[in-house]
Amino acid sequence: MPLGLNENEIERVDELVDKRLKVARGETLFQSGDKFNALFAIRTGFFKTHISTEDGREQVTGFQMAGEVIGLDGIVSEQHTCNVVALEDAEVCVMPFDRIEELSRKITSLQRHFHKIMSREIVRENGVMLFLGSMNSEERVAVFLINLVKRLHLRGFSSSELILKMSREDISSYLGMRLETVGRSFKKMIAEGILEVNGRHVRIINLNALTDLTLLK
Amino acid sequence: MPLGLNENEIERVDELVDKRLKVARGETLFQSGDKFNALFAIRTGFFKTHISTEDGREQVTGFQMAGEVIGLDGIVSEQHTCNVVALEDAEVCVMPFDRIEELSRKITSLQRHFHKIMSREIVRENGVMLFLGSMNSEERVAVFLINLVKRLHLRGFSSSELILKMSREDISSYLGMRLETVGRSFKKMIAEGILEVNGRHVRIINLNALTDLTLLK
DNA sequence: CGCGTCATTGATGTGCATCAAGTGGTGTGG
DNA sequence: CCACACCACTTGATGCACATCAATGACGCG
Repeated sequence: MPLGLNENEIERVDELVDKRLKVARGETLFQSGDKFNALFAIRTGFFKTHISTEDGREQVTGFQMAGEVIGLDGIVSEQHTCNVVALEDAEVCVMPFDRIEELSRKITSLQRHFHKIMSREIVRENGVMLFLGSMNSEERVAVFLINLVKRLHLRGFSSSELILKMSREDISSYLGMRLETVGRSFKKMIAEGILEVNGRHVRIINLNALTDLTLLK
Repeated sequence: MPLGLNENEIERVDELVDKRLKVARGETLFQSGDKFNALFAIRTGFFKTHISTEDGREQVTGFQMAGEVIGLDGIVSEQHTCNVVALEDAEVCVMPFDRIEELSRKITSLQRHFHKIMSREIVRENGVMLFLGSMNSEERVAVFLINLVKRLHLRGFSSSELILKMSREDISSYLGMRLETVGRSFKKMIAEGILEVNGRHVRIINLNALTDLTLLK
């Protein structure tokens, strides 16, 4: 957690963490209906969140990586409303919510930090609504890749190369399209010399062109 | 604000409100890029929030009514990222964010309440992602109407009749479709005896059938 | 190695966008 | 007070982007 805290405060933030939890690839961290007690900060690994309705519909709502926080959906009704699955072996910090609230009453900067995390999630979802509501398939794929590589770059990874931890199906659900269409969008971008794709290995050859794809011409 | 507070605490919550603000129909409460200082609780009236990109794309991200809170998007970067427009003459309570944080350090139940408001917004947006990503046009319209009438009913209005404060265009943007398609969905539901529609006046004849439309058959 | 999962590719169908014209209600000014 | 313009909405005709269906290919892993 990157904060503006002094030494003493950092120690106290450690109090937030009840324990660490390992989640193996494919395992569920929590699911819809589970009682909400804690938020989870990802130490390592990669997750997807998705919601499912009684009638069998599924929608992937996001992909989360190290440093991001999961579980915010559970606060409102003290019960989770989405499912979280590890897409690779992962480790999370369990932060009991009572403790978060207690400590953020004492440490102003922590309080502010936590509020920003929630707000960031709201803004992120606004962005998802934007592409789901008003972009064609190729634009969606471009937005998706750019966002992913940007976040990975912030974590010290390459800004032009990435390994997709999720399946085409997960991507397509997140982007509101069919997996075949995701594949064909890739194909088109490859033909245009924008990408190289090998299974889940993606290399961005021309980031500018990719960015241009997200823009209305 | 419906809280679990004692008398004394309720008085202190009044401290949250700096002032009231009237917003005339068509006016903008705040827009993307504006400095964030405060949240706004709607006392009366009806708003839409939307985001716009540099390239001219627009997406309506929500409709808000009395008792709901606007401005949560601004917390993360101390700057708003969406636009809020009154769809009818409205009045809001301006709650400086500093004061919210300060007071929620002192009043536990207020703190919890505020966190729930943010979490509720996250869950709401998850629901929007669901229908944007995985429902056809008729299902979207059905979800939209049911949600709207339910919220109005909670506020003492009819559970079967409503006046749409927003245009077909606003609806269509929110639902990720074209205004013509919204109209045609209405038409179909009218033909099936589910709705009566007269301009912006909508009467739900058969709520069960409308609900069924939102379900995968 | 062999099976199952995941991805690619092609052929066909369709839901919704797009384009275009028409309707009705409302406000304005001559 | 009517004529006109304007706006929000409706209705119809057409086309296309993407879904759907189906078959094959390529891993990755047990």
